[in-house]
Amino acid sequence: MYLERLNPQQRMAVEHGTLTAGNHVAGPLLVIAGAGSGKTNTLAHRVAHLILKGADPRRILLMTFSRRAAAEMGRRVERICGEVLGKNSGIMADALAWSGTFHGIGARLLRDYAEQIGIDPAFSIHDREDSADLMNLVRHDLGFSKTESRFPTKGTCLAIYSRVVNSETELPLVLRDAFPWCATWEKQLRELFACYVESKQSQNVLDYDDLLLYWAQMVAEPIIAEDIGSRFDHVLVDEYQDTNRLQSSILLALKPTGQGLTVVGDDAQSIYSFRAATVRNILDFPASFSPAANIVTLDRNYRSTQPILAAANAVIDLASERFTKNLWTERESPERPRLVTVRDENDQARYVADKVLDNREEGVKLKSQAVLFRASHHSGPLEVELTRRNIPFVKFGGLKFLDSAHVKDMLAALRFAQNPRDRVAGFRLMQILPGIGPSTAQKVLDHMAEDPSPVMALAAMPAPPRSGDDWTSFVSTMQELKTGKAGWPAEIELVRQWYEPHLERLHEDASARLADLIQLEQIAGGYASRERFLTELTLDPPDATSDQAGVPLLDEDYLILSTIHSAKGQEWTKVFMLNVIDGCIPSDLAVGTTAEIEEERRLLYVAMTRAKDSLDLVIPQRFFTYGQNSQGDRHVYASRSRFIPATLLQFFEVCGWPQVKSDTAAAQQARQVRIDVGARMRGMWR
DNA sequence: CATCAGCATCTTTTT
DNA sequence: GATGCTGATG
Repeated sequence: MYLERLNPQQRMAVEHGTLTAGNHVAGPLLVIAGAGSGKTNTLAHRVAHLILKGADPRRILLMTFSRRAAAEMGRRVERICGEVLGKNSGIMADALAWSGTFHGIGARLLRDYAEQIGIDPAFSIHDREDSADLMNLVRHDLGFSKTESRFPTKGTCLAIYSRVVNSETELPLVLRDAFPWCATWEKQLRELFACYVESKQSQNVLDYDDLLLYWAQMVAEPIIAEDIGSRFDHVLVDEYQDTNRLQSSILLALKPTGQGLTVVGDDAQSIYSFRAATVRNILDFPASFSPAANIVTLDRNYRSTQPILAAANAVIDLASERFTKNLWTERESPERPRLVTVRDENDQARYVADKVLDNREEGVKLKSQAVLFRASHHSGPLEVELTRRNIPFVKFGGLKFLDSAHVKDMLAALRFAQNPRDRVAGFRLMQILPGIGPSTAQKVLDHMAEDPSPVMALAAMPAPPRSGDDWTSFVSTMQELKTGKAGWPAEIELVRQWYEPHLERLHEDASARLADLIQLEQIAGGYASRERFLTELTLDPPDATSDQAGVPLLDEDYLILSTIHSAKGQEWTKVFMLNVIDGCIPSDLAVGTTAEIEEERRLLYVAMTRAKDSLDLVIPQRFFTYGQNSQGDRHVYASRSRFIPATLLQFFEVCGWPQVKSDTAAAQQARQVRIDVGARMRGMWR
């Protein structure tokens, strides 16, 4: 019986509210689940248990942090139900229909309720860069790009806007607390944001924040809130410590009494405050209801060995504020985590590559090993070393395939076809054509915007002076896409045929880029329609980049490289953490406030608690700084992260690499030899 | 008006 | 090393 596998706390969480007879829906439940305490498993068991007790899977709303997590949850639920129901569990496959991220679920609900809230259901979704581009267009229109002193950049403006929305805080407060250097621009920013919002609306475009904001606005209306809330008997939220106020508003509006509501999280693993996530959500959850929510704490760790856990606990113990208990485990091991000092980043790369191969020799698959780091570019030297040694790897986090210019061009074409009012897409697209720059593009877009049927207006326009044939083929491609005759995914091939000549004209390495476009076409084949493709790609971009083209085959073995943020919720047998030095963790960009430093500490904690059997924290003594050419030698002498002060060294095996060898006789002899190389060089010419 | 070269600035984590 | 802005040139 599946319940017997659980420990008493897990079982309490799973069975909460299901023990009484009848169709009684449980009251609110908060599960505080420490790292490695079987959180995912417990949540999956709870969902399965609800279903087996008669809940309708189509009426369960399950919100996770990423789509990957949602898929994993679905698989587990299915497996557990399968154990009980046997062959009949096939019906389960697609039944858990409402599982996904807040943003993904928001997008679906908004398309469903579009009519009632006065938006066009065919809205397009801007990703962060698109949003920044639109912000930039507005910023230019308002003349903020040439102010006397420098106006904040598009990215900063968007970050401020986003924080105001997600934290439900007034602009002046956000400026004071998070962007003090921009405080003098409050008036202009307000105007900018007002115009930004109007632009989005006139273009029928929603950004990430809108998916939550519109949803929150929608359920602020009690009748709609009641309607949506009643579609779901159970609402479960994972990683609750990383939700922001806007998300908790949505949740409370959906289930005001907390009936059927379960949230799971760990305040010690809150690492998304830069996205306005607040640990208050989880702390204030119980008291948001009356009677207050039940709390179940899972503090038994099943993942790590005791020495690893002891070190991680020691790190988080130094946090200025603690809420949960220390984790405990029964997994004894003589092996303490290592604190390895190496000379520089190159040695760090060699060390990791060596150890990874050693581990594989001992039978630990590459896939069971991971290298974690604070910032995406920290893995640079390691990637070089791995490539040199032919060790396959996949990297999570950081720059994505979708961010490359040529892929964005293709997507812009598809987006523009889908929604001709999308100025960011149109603006980008037209400037691909020779002889068309920003101002021509603006004019064309203005002209299109005035017309009720933009694509017709486009076709009717005279070709801009210097664009000639390229203009005609552009317009005819757009018209053809508009008709939708080609169908999906044939359309994307159409776009590629149009784009190829431009690709060759604009880029030296056209053939390498073409390979990416072919790959994009393959990805596109997996989606039902253009609209679905664009939406899902924006909300759930493929998050791994690898050294090989394409996603590696499932049976291939590869090493995992990941930012700590992207490693959330995962575990590996052997974990290496790069650059455990001050300046990297804590990042020197995040030492402004105590709160920021505390979050960096939690980051290290999250990284350490990913390890099952072995953990290596690597400390390069020399760390190259950025902003110099490739031959540059600007570096800093780094010191061990402040989160591991001397008092914690007892938890680690402290060592250096490479091991210092005593000099051999030959080496000593070699050191005695003196030659004048300069003289020999001169001698070559005389 | 488009395009390109040159110079300054900033550099994290992500739905 | 990318991005944003400026000024020269076609």
